[in-house]
Amino acid sequence: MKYNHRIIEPKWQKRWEEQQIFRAEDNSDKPKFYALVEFPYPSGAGMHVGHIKAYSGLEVISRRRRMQGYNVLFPIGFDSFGLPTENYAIRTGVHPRVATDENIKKFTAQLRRVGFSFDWSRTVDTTDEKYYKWTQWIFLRMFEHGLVFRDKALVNYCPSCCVVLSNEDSQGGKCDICHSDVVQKSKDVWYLRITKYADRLLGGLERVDYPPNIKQQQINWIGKSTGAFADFRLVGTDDSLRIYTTRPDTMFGATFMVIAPEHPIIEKYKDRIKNLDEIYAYREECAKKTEFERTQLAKEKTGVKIEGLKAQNPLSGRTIPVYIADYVMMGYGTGAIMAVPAHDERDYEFARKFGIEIIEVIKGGDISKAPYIGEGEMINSGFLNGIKTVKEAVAAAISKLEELGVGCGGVQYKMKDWAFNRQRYWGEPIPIIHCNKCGMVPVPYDELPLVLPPVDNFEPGEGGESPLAKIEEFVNCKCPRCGSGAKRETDTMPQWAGSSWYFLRYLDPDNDRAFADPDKLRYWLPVDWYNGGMEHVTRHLIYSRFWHKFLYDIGEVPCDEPYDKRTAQGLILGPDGEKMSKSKGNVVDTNDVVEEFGADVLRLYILFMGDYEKAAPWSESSVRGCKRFLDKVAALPGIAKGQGVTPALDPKFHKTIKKVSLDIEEMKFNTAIAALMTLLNDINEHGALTIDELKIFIKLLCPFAPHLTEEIWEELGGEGFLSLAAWPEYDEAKTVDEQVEVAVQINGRLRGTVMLPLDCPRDEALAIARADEKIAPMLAGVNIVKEILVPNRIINFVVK
RNA sequence: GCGGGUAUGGCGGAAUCGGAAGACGCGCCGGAUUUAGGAUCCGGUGGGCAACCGUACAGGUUCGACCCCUGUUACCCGCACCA
Repeated sequence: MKYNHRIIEPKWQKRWEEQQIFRAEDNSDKPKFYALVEFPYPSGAGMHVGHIKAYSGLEVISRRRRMQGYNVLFPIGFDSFGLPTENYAIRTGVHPRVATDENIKKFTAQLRRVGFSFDWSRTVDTTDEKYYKWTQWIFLRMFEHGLVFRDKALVNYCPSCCVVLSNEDSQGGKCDICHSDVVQKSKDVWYLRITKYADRLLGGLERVDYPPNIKQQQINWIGKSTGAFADFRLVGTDDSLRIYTTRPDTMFGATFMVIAPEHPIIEKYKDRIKNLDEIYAYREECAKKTEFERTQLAKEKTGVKIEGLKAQNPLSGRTIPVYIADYVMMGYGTGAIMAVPAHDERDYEFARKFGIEIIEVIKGGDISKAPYIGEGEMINSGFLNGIKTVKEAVAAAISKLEELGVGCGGVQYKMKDWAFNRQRYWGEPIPIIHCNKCGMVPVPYDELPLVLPPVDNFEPGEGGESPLAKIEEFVNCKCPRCGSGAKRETDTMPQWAGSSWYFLRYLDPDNDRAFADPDKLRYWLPVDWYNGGMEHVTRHLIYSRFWHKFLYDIGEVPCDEPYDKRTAQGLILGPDGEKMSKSKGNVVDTNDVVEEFGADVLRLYILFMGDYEKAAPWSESSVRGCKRFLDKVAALPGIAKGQGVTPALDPKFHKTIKKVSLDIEEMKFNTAIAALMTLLNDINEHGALTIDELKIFIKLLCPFAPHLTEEIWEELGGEGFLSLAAWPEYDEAKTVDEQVEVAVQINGRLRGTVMLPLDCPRDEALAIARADEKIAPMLAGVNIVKEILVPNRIINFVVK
């Protein structure tokens, strides 16, 4: 067969599209399978091979599922709101809407050229007002249920992008988009109360099939710790300072307290503080530091003693000094700690530097040299003395605190509420109206979508105001509640909003009465298999689980967890082994590969290059190897004749069907393809195969190389589309050989091999091995101490 | 620092349960074909002349270890003064 990918690939793409063969049915007797891939951000740079890898895994699985008789939903869409497009607009003056439409067109063309079996009738675009109407709708439902609040807060602010960032977007003190240093700034911030769902986001992980590393990352991100709150009375006042600790058992060893530089107690008692100037100076110094410097560079403990404030330890009754120091963060716990230098490294370091007393309360270490963190008998601790385990001592301390009414057991999370606004144009407008009389009033549901007004200038305002604030006709409005003059919120939602629920919209993308029809939600949910990148494991994945759980709580979706199973593909590195990036010039463009080698080769190589879940460098010569393989496949019809099976090849076919079937399920695509290559080599060695066998071969290859295999199928006179033909079955009995080659070892060293019938009885097998012409001389005159037989595998003689 | 992971030929990577290490592909070497190059086809390819030696390093368990145990090193990812 003549194999010209430039002709056959467009031919089959056109036929699939005309016949709509990858369209999912909303009601079907077949079992359903919902495969989800992370929809792309349509950037101006176009698609690189990494995108293709991200979709290829579930592409193969979806194609196999269809051949297995499933009703498969494999949708695609575009996550189009976001900064790169807006920055492009600022630079060039091209409206984000125009740029987005162009980029979507470009991405669509590229995806179609690769021949993905997406259901193109369900495409969504998060920037389409018919889509973001429902993003706003969900936001308002959250508002209604008290999950949205506004607060003045110190926020992560990127001075370059002029935008407020969530903790997730400013990891390491760098802006996730432009990588400049993030500074702290006081701003009005919209929050989503994700912390209310912290425990359920944690608990839900036990019921889903995610790889352990993904679960661990989410667990770390949520960061639950259990401990206790305790109130330390401020001497000479009726007030007390509340602390959080995971080690209430060590409270008798607390010899000082530390509060965060921003702690409000300073302002409250500034009249009592004698060294206020010193403290203000310290606080200012801290504010200048970025979060990054504060956490990474400031290894040396710094701080100032607050003269004039003393606190009383609620259990020991001891009066202790209070320090201000930046090793305590306002954002975690209560912003105040009790310091137990004998049993905490940071407190130990601080106490040493400031000459504060260190009291040992757990036996087992040498506190003159280092803090002791381990278990041991409690000492110097009043009613706790003699207790030998941390667990018991913690419980005893907490019940005492509760009895005295000065504390209680409690939990803390590292996860913070989700800062949900950006001072940017290219996002969903937050549908809230500020009225002087009524306060924050939601835009009525029947006025949704609240459409982004057209603007000419996309530059953020001074101090990071949204460009929307400059548009009077947008800002000025009537309060929906009292009718008086009011102002619209001008901030927009963050990029993560639209992607938090897109998998629901695929189920009913054109619905204008609901985000999706309940029957369709019931039919398709949950997502059976979700694949995406590791970089989205702590952000998008947690956010979307949170939204889904909320929708479940208000009865809008039928299940609590959106994704049954999650996997993550590894990166494709550049040919130089480095992460692909424009600046390094090592980006491989999909169009170039499709043009030169064809979509089938591209798809095949991407899955053959290595473990799907691991990173691997691109190699053009290896791409050629895949091309060679498909060329050889294209030649098979030339040697195929007759029907039925070829006895010499039949067991190999059964083995290959089994291996390919099982490997695909485990995403071991590389070994599945290797098995097909091996089978091809066997066929060519034999020199012939039957038409029936060739049909099996191309069915197995179809999910990987659908265009070529469809072409061969047509040439063979196959009925309908190969893409919808039945997946081959194998006979387990035929996957095992009747004769097996068994290795013979002497003292664990390979000395020869013997051919044995399958499951040969022990005595017979050993006798044959002993009599083997190579083995027999080596056993002559030695003493056989032990004979080991692993059936069908190995024989080992232990001799002396 | 804490948590997770990885380490196998010149390269990407294989190896159900502890049972013949290096499947498959690339590259390389030799040959055929070709005016030549490319492409294609055939053969070879962990190291060593050999006995043997080889899965990051040092030990251990075992008839037998890439696989299990102890220790070490290097690299990658995530979190990071989380009280």
